[in-house]
Amino acid sequence: MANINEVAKKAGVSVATVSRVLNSPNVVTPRTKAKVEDAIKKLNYEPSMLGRNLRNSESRLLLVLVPSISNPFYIDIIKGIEQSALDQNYNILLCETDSNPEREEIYFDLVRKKMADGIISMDPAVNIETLKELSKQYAIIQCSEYSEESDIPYVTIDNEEAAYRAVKHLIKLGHQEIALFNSNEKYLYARERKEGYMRALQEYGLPINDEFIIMTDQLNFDSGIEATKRIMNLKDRPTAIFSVSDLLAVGALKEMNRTGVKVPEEMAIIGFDNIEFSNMTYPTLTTIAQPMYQLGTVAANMLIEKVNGGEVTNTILNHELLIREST
Amino acid sequence: MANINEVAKKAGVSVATVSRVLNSPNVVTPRTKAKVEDAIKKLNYEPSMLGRNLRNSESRLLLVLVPSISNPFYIDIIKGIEQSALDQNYNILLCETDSNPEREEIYFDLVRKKMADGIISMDPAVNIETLKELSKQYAIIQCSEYSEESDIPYVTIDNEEAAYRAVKHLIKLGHQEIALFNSNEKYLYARERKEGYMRALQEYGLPINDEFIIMTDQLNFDSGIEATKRIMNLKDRPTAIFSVSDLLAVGALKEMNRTGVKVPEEMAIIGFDNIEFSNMTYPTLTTIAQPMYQLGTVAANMLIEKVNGGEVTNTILNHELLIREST
DNA sequence: TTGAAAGCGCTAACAC
DNA sequence: GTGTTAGCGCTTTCAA
Repeated sequence: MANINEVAKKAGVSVATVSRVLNSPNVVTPRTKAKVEDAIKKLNYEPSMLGRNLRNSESRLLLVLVPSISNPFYIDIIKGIEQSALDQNYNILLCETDSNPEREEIYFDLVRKKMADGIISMDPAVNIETLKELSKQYAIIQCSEYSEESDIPYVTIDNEEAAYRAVKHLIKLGHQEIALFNSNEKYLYARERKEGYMRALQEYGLPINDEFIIMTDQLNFDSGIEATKRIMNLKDRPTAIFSVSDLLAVGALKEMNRTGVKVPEEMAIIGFDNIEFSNMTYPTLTTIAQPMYQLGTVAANMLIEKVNGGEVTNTILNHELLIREST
Repeated sequence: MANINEVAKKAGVSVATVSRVLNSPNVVTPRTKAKVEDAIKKLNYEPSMLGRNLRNSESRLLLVLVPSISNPFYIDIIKGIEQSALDQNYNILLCETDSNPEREEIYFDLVRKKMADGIISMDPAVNIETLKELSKQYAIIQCSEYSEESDIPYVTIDNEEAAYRAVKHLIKLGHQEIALFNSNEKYLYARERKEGYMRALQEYGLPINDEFIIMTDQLNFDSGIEATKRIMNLKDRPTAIFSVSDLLAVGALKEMNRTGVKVPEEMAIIGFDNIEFSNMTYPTLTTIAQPMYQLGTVAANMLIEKVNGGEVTNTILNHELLIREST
């Protein structure tokens, strides 16, 4: 528990020199350096980041805001963020908002109180007004979900195009009646994916049936089951489902298995996200793969750049259609 | 970006008074309090945790060490930790070691450098020697996995008993040939669960067949598939599988589905952990539910107690057998 | 190349 | 009830 003073005394130098050995070793003579390093070792000295951070007015902590860590979609993104952060001597504060505004405020307070140097927001339900306000003073990046008119830099994929390709894939397979399991359209990605869905149908002259468009409140397994029940109760059933989330699609798959509907023969299903689990289901799930790890590394790099006063440009990453057993 | 000095000046009081308004509002007169609060508002002042933390020699950050956030087993534990931490004004630094000793060292350095006040370790592969060394100086709690002779407090479940009950359940269903998908026995939980497995077999006079005991290196989906292939290639096949991890069991399920083996009629499967996904599979998975959220809250409370100099006792929480469709 | 000293923003002991 | 002041551990400017 020695501090820099004790090290300085033991080595017979000033604290400034100890600090130099730690931070710019090349400006001190090898001889002094050796003395200091010796003292450090003998005293088992570990520099305190509390002192350093106060002096440098930084925390070297990055806030990562996710709606829920239960959603595997975020896992690889987080891994990417963490790797980039570590590479640049930052650490991440992973914050789960649970779409709870109070929690969100607690986390926002961390940056106001200088406990975090910046924010990567991935929460579609984030209070965008507060975020905009904060972005005037602090470094903020939006990852995956973003608000167009916020002026806050973002990294994402082309959701409209991805949805378009997914639906086109179903149409080419011969499907004409295609359901859409969508999220609440207050979210940008939901609107964009719906547009892609409609563009594909229109391009092939297929009618848009409103009964086939199900809006779910949550992107989870149970919502997928429920949405499936609703379309299976229609007298005119679709033959394929495009779901904007793998979790929803897994629910659909489960309901098909339960009721004995054969996938993909009687019902084709396509998901979105390529969560790890989508390859473990029976049958495996066709899905849109987002470059999640890369979304994470890019977001982290952008944020760190911004924290250091740099300028940053919006980025659109590529996606990919993974054709597996469910279509 | 005002600091405490500016607030004091604006309010016409000393910095000490400002600090008091912030930390023990009841010791200042309502009049001064009002003046200070007014100044705070006008200046948009936010107290800096950097200054406060240095002064208090604390970071109010708790390090949470997990092998991988991909394993859903840890998700609810983390949620529990986070809730308890927030309730007591702490935040968590979620650290994924990926069983990489270098990463682990980076994270350990965080506590050595005072960036974290303590550690909750859930990594079975943690370097226990380093952990023991650190525990002399810093607050550490082991959660779920622990080392018996480390003297580091832990919270966990009775793994032997849980495994015993799982296997007994299979035996009562009439199974006599039961495979064990286990983890590497260098881990305590693996040894304990194997003991429970053997105790159940012995109690019912069933022979122990070494061919039925598969050791997997990783607790993941692919290992589950591989283990299943191995037992299905035996000329004398078991009729049931007890897997020490749901992820492994999900792999087994998938392989059964692929090869057309009916679950549970031709092969019963039981998992361990009750990860969210175990209820989404086809068929749903019988499993041992650990009280994960509670493991998290208890671990966090123990750690905070220890950080504050308190004494803490080891805790064993209850588990539960969840019988679903796979048995 | 090195040292002295100021100061990052805060809390708390002490004095009044 | 409030103010003065020292100091938490560090970095960096300035001077030597």
